[in-house]
Amino acid sequence: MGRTVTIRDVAALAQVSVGTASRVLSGSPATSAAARERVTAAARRLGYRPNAQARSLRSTRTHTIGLLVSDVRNPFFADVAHAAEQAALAAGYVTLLANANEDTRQQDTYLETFLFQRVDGVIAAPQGAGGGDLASLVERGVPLVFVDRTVEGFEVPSVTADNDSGTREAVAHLARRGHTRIGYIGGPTSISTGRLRADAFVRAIAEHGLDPDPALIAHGDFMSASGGRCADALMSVPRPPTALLIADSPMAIGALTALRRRRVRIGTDVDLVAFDDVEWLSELDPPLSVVAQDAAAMGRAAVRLLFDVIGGRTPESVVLPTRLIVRRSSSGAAPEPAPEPVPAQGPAPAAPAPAPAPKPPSPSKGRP
Amino acid sequence: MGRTVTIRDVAALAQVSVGTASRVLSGSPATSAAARERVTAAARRLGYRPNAQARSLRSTRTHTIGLLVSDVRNPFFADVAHAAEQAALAAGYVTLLANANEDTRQQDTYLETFLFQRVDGVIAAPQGAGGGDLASLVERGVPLVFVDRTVEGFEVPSVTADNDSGTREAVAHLARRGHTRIGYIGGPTSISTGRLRADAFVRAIAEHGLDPDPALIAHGDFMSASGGRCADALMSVPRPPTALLIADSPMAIGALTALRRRRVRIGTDVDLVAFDDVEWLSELDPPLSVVAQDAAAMGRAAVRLLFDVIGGRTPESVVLPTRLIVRRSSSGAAPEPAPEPVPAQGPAPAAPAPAPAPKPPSPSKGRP
DNA sequence: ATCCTCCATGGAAACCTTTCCATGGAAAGC
DNA sequence: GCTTTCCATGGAAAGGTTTCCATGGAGGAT
Repeated sequence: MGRTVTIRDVAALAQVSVGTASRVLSGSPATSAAARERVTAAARRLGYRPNAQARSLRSTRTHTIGLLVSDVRNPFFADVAHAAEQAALAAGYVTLLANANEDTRQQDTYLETFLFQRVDGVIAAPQGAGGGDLASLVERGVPLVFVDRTVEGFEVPSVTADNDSGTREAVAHLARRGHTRIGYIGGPTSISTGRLRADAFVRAIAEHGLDPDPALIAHGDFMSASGGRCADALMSVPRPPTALLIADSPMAIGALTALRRRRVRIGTDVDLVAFDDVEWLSELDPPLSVVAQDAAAMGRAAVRLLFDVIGGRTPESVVLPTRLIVRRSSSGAAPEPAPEPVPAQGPAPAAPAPAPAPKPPSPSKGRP
Repeated sequence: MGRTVTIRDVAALAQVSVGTASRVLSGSPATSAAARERVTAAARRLGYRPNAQARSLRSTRTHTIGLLVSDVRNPFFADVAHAAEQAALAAGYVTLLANANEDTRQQDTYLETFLFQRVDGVIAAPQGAGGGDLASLVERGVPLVFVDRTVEGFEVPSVTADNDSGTREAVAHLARRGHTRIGYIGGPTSISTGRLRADAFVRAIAEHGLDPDPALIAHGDFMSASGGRCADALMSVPRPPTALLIADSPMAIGALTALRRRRVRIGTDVDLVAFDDVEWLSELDPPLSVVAQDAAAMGRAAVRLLFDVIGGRTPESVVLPTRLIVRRSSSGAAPEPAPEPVPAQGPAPAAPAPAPAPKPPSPSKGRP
């Protein structure tokens, strides 16, 4: 392997001092053309690569950001992570990936690690009350930005989706379809999106004068299996709901599986709307209506905000709009025969309601 | 923010030398109980956090690994990344995430960055001929492990799936179903899995005496959109295929969308089998038959191999088995009425063929 | 021609830790 | 009781870079 080549070697070959070599290599203006020429040539010739550790030891800048999500396997966070990582790279920053797995302890482990690694900033989809290491971060003045979620009591810029309007839009859509008993599968209350969406749901139900039966509200953990459990629970109450609003896509998949096992026909017996848009949700059986949020935009915005904070500014939080996309899981179109059944109508705040007539939960097995 | 607390402060408070403090904090055995006690107390009291940069500058160990995948938004790589990251964490390593986006230039950018960051090792799903920085890595002796893919001419331990047997199993299954013209949507030939699976496909077709028409082979780029383009292309040849084998799940989604647009009924007009298992593929319309590979096991194995390399050993490459899971997209079961249609038969190398009778590409619209 | 200014340069300190080496003291062995 | 061994400790060097400070030379202004 040989000794690694240092700036000293470059300086020697270029016949300048290490100081000059450093200035040239880090693009300081105080250099002569001659020196620039010789140093860059020497560096190239030796295949010199600056040592990031040494550099950041001296300059206290690591050009590293920490990205804490709950789980990259959740397609929503995969999108966020991908977008954030690419945006960071474009600015010369590398990204430390952390999967907290919706676990406060793992979250703390990672925040510790970020501190240890002296990251220049942290983008986090936080979990829990934010007592532990989240507090240490702000205390130590580590630039911090929240994405997707927030934590109460933290004065931290954030990028979130408009949970309230998204939820209302979905409920309004289902109400127009004639549903009065709408079930809700939400996330844990220890997560802001879990709380906000649930609250918005309750308010929207009230506004539309629908059945506020608390038995119609279930709380999962944003992961697939819990979606199935919640769907089973909701369908087991005396008068089961005729429509379901689900707070994220993994739980929607879980619910879908559970419902199928129960022989519940989605879009026919029960309407379904889920949060998060993912390409393949439109390829499901049936295609899923969704409250879409632009995860990539979220990731990019988070990076932008973080760089603002790093730069000493105090950016405003960003709330991104959501957008209801109605597909067959909540449009009651005929499942198979109809070609191109519903032309995937886009933002449809006041779309023409196909059939405002109440649709009783028909337990009949025959095709309509 | 105040000055950050260093080991010097800890030593001062504990009334020992920095040397002793260092030894205690890094767990050297050459310390007295008294010193251990005083130093740890002081460190806790001051909230001391070692500076990873300084530490690794001296010890040339960064406890960081680089993980280069093509795109975390691909659920397969999301699984790999998640598993690898968690396994690394368990060993006290942090993971630098890199999305090469199937782009050789971005790949090189990242490998440069890894070099710059002095990662202790790299796990890569490599792309291209591996001329550029991949070579620099091995040249500089950076521990390297390939995952999912390999590059010819590189003596690098790898974790891959058994592409050959997976492909054969899928083709055998389709052949048993009576298909003679099977279409193939593969990846780019610049990627080993793209080449290997395509080669295996061609061989399997020959072995079964099926139609080796080269017009039935299309090459995408492993990303969703290309799956659609390829499906369109394949269905446009004079005598279109009656079954499709697709080399990864994003392209399968793209193909599914394209086929649906063409009013091709999957599992009826055309059978479909795709590589990669992902939970929701079984929730698609229809549920997709897959050649499943255990992405999480791959990620974990890659980390294990990498630690072996870091530890100076030379581990054997690992080839993980694949497993054909037949679902409705290639089992011709009645789509809706039949409850629990096919009990998702597991590894079925010699499963009872449902109907060895050739099934002509019936353009009839009637249900069987 | 002289002085001043400016600027590129070299040298050295600083960043924070680990690790090597020497030292001193205590325990152990004769 | 004296020597040897062992081991915890302190001090200092080393790791590679950036940055500060001083210096010297060149060019411009008077």
